[in-house]
Formats: sequence, structure tokens, C-alpha cells
Amino acid sequence: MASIKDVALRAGVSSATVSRVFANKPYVREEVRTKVLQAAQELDYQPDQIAQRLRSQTTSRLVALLLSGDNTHFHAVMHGVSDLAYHHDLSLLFCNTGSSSEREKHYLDQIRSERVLGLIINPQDYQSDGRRLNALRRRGIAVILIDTDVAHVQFDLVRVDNRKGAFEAIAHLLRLGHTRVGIVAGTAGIMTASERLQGYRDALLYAGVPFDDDLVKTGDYEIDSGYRLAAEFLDRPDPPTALFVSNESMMLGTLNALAERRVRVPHDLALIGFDNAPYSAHLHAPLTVVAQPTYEVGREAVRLLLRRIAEPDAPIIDVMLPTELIVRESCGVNLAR
Amino acid sequence: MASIKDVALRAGVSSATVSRVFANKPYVREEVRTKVLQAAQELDYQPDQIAQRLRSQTTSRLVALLLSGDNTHFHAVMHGVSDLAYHHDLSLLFCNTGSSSEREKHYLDQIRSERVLGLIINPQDYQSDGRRLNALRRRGIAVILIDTDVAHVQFDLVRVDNRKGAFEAIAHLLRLGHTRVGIVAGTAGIMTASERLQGYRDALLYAGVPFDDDLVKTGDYEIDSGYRLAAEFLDRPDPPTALFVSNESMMLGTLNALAERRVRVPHDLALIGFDNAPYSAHLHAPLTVVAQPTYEVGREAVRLLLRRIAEPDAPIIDVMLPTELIVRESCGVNLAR
DNA sequence: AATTTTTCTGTAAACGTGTACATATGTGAT
DNA sequence: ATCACATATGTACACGTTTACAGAAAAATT
Repeated sequence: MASIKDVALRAGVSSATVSRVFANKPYVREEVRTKVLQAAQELDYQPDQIAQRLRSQTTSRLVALLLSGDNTHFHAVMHGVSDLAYHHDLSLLFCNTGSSSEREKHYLDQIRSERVLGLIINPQDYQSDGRRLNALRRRGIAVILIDTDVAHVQFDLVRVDNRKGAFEAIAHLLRLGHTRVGIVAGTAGIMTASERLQGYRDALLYAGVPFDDDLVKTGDYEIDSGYRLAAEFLDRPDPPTALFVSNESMMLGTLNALAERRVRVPHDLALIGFDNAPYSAHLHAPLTVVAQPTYEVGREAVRLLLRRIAEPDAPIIDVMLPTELIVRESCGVNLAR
Repeated sequence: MASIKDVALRAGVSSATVSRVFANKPYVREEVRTKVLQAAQELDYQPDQIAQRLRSQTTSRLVALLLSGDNTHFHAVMHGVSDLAYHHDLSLLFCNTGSSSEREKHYLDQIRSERVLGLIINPQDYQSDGRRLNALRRRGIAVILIDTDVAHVQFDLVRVDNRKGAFEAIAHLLRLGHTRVGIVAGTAGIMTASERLQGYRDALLYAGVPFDDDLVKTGDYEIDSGYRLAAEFLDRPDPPTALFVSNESMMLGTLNALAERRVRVPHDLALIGFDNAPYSAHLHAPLTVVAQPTYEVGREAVRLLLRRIAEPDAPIIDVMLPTELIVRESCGVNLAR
């Protein structure tokens, strides 16, 4: 309630002096400084962030975070962002776009008028996000992308090596003797999905195993499509002997389909997932997964953001973090058939 | 960049008229209205939320969300909050307190100066939060509590029936013939933890089973304590035949301890958890759990908040949502011993 | 002692809105 | 023609800051 004027009045100085005290500016006598602090204390005064934000954009310390899914991957990313943001005294405007690109559009429109310092986003719409994010950047807002890039324009990007991650997973299965490896792929047009699919193809090519269109089914990274596509694979007369599932949500759906059909892992089917969800080690057959450094993705995004804020014209960076293949029992042993 | 004045100039009206158009106020000719909208369109104008917030607090539409853990329960709550907030055009200032009460304090201090309309919080510190939240309320900020209340002062509260939930879980185990049921309890002093412990006691009393201090171990709702306490239980000469674990994080720790010791569930140990994590059904032994309506908790919190904003002096509400016991295989069958 | 330089403080104008008030125009009733 | 009233628009100030500018006092230099 108490404003800077109240403090000034009480301390017997002008509001400019109070402002200087709270901004830790030089040119204010020590005696006056303590007097002001004293008065502020008594009035329980705190500078109004809104007024500060209105007056000068540099002191904003507000950052927007737009994430899409509600799976553990994005939760961990958020956690990383949140932790590092806290250490740098940044406030977080959180927007859950729930993988709806109209909702994302709404938030982006809103952010334009929120005077944020920067924006960390996992883009949903390759085409239109390019335009929108570029408009934001022209307004002086630092933009950092997570996982996927956008059309026409370049931004700082932090991502994981999806292609290599998928490659290693599939190579592992091929080494075990599998030749018919199915993939439950992610949303068509989403960068992570096509990279993981590409890693799948790379591994086949590398091992000299012919590519079979029937072994590729494309979902939407959501649990339902994981269920549906896994069911389709299993209900064929000639099901694959191994399955690679491109993210955690679809893996949950897949597990449902397996349970329903009493498919034993790894006896009937070898299984590898993307994302090392905390429970992966405790499933009926502990899951072999491609682990992403999720938390570190979030932290790295904040680092890039701070850098971009400090040096708006620094060259664009593309940070690629490594994945790790964690081998557990769900793949069985060599030549399981 | 374009301000209301630019639009006014371009449309050939005063800034007041532009303001009225965007606020959908009456007393502006249709012809003028379209002319203003046209000019705004051309200039890519959007009202500055910061200036709006400074000018009048009622139009703020900004809400703070303070949550503590990073388990699926809080993620689901956040999801519920976020979805309903979106539908009511509220922006979310997200603060992850990471179960550190100093960090919570920092955020609360900051929120005081952020001009938020309201605050949804899962309190960490029973004593000091009472004071701090009361100070916020006196400043006209609506406060809604999730899961736990605070000292000395009453706020709207949304929670689940922890006591009954735990009661039903334990009663289920006792009905199956277990007499030595251990509990991995949550943080001492936290309301949900003591309620769940109380439900445990209630069930014993109700069934006429004597209470045994050695069967109660108190953790801190984090994964490590779940591991440690489960290990303690298992490494005793006379381990319990059934275990009730008070939240999801500690359950993950418990599962680690079980795996290490090759304890078979439910053959060697019956197991019930709190929180129906999405993977619960897929564990080695699908987990019997007390399911919380987590997503609904988040939505309900927003509903209470909107109500409190609309009617600041309405009577305090305590919303109690029911839990559900989901019986799966981890408890085994009747009289398993 | 006069001048320059440095340190300290106050005045006043922004930042982009909303709104009370005043004013102007149009409508209908007397 | 006058008045009352509803409608429509503009003027000007306030919200709580920061900051350029100016001026005063102190310190340093000549």
C-alpha cells in the first residue's frame, strides 16, 4: 500500500532519493540511506514491480514460459527453468499450451503486452510461430526455443540429440538380433518426431536392414495414440518382434495395449522408449530407454535467455545436449528368439 | 510499441475513446468504434497489460501459483489450475517453491509487489505462512489454500479427504488378513501427512488391531526418505507384511528398496500407495492406490479464487474432495499368508 | 579567495492506461 | 423556443516508478 512518496515524506527526503536508495545508486549519503531504509521498514514498503516495469523495461525480470505437454519430460524442463530462474531472480509467467496451437497463439498475443524480458517456448506450429516469435523479437523480447525450431527465422535453440538417441536405441535392438523393429513415431511435422524417425532409418541403413513402411506408425505424442498404434502392431498376423516408442506418453498407451493382450516383455516383445520417466526402472519389465537430460534442458534454456538479454545481437546458438541409452530388461538378451 | 495515443491519432479521436472501445464500454458510436478498431489493426496495437495493471487493480487478471513438489500430484494440480485459468483469461505467475520454505518466503515477498489478483498456494510453513498470507489478504489479494491450512487464520481451502482415503486403504489390508501393516508417513507437521497417519490409526482402532509404534516411520515426502524407510522396514528381523506409503515420491523410493532386496509384491509384501500416478497400473505388480482427484483440485482452486475475487467477504469455504481406492494386484488375495 | 570539480538532493516529466468531469450533440417533451 | 435528458467525445489527472536536468553544498584545485 505504501508508495515511494509515503516513504519519502516519512524520511524527509524526495521520492527521487528513495528511488536511488532502492536501486543502490551512488550519490546518496550514508546517513540519508539508513534513514530511508528505516522509514521503508516502518511502512512495510516494497517497490511496486508493475510501476517499475512500466517505467523502464530493463528492470522487468519477468520471463514467459510456454510449454506444451503434461508429461514428465516437460515437467522436468519446467523444473530446470524454474530453479535457475529463481537463482537469477526472474519471475515466471507460465503458459501451458496443452499442445493446442490456438491456445499457444492466445498466449503469444498476450505476452506481447506483458512486457516480458524474454520467452522460453516449445513451439507448436512451425509456420505461424516463425512469424509470431519474430514479431516478439522485434519488440526487443529475447526468444529461446526448446526442442524444435520454426520456419524462416533463427532463434537460440536448446535441444537433445534425438537422431543419435534413436539411432542407438534401434542399433541396440538390431544387435540383439531383431530384424522387424516397429516404431511408434511422434506427431508428423514436429521436429523431435522426425529426428527420432530419422535415427530409426539411419540405424536400419547402417545395419543393412531393409526399411519397411508397415513398421512405421505415426501418432501424436499423446497417450491414446500410443495405445491405438501399439494395438495395431500387435493385432497384425505378423507383429514386429521389437518396438520403439517415441515418447513417454505414447509409451503409457503402449503399456496399456500390451497389458490388455497379455504380451510379455521382453519374452514376446522387446521394448524401448524415449524419456527416462522416474518409474521406468520399476515396470514389470524394467524399461530400456533413451534418457534425455530434461532438467538440464530447462537450465540451459535459462542460460541462453540470460545471455541473449545481456547481448541481444550475439550470434545465434544451437545447443545440442546428448542423450543416454539406459539398458534395462525390456529388451531381453541376445537373439531372444 | 504502438500506444493508445498513436491509435487515437490515427483514428482521429481522443485516447479516451480508444480506451472505451477496447474496454467495450457503451457510449461510443458504432462508426467510431470500427474506425478505432481499424486503426488499431493497422498499428498492430494491443493494450499494455502493465499500464492497465498499474492504473486499476481490478483488470489485472494475474494470479500467482505457489506449489511445492515436483511429483505428478502437483503437476496434475498445476494442469487443472492452468486449464481453468486459461478459460477465465487469467495469467499465471508460477513459483515452484521446491519444498523449501525460504524460497517460498522469497516468492511471497515478491508477490506482494506484483499486484496479483489472487494467489493459490500449497503452504509449506504452518506458522509463518499464516502471517504472510494474512498480510497479503489485507492488501486485497484473494488467497486460496491447497491441501493444508495455516496457523491462526482461515482461508478458503481445497483438499482431499486424506483421512478417509488412508482409512479405506488400511481397512482393505486388514480385511485381507494383514495384522502387521507398516506406514511410511509424510513430513511431520504437514497436514496431509498427519491426516493420512490419522486414517491409518482410525482403521486399526476400528478393526481392533493394536497400534504399534514400530510400524510407523516418518519421512519427508521425498524419494530418498521413501527408500530409506522402506529399507529400514525390510531389514528388520520381523518386517511388516503390508506397507502403506503416503505419497508417490516416497513410493518410488520404496520401489527401489524393494527391487534391491528382490522383494516380490504382493507375494512377500502387500503394497498400497497414495496418488494414482499414471504408471501405477503398469508396475511389476500393478499398484493398489488411494487416488486423489488431483486435476479437479486445481480446477476447484481456481473456482474458489474467482468466487473470492468476486465476493471478497463471502464466508470461508473448505472444499473436501473424495478419494478413491483403486484395487490392483499389489495387495494380493485374501489371507495371503 | 576564486574557480572548478565532485557529491548530493530535489523538481518535473515521462511510461501507457482508466476515468471523473466537462462539454457537445441529438432527441423528445413541454 | 426552452428545457430536460440520454448519448457521445474530449481534457486532464492519477497510478508508482525512474531519470534527465538543475541547483546546492562540499571538496578539490588553482
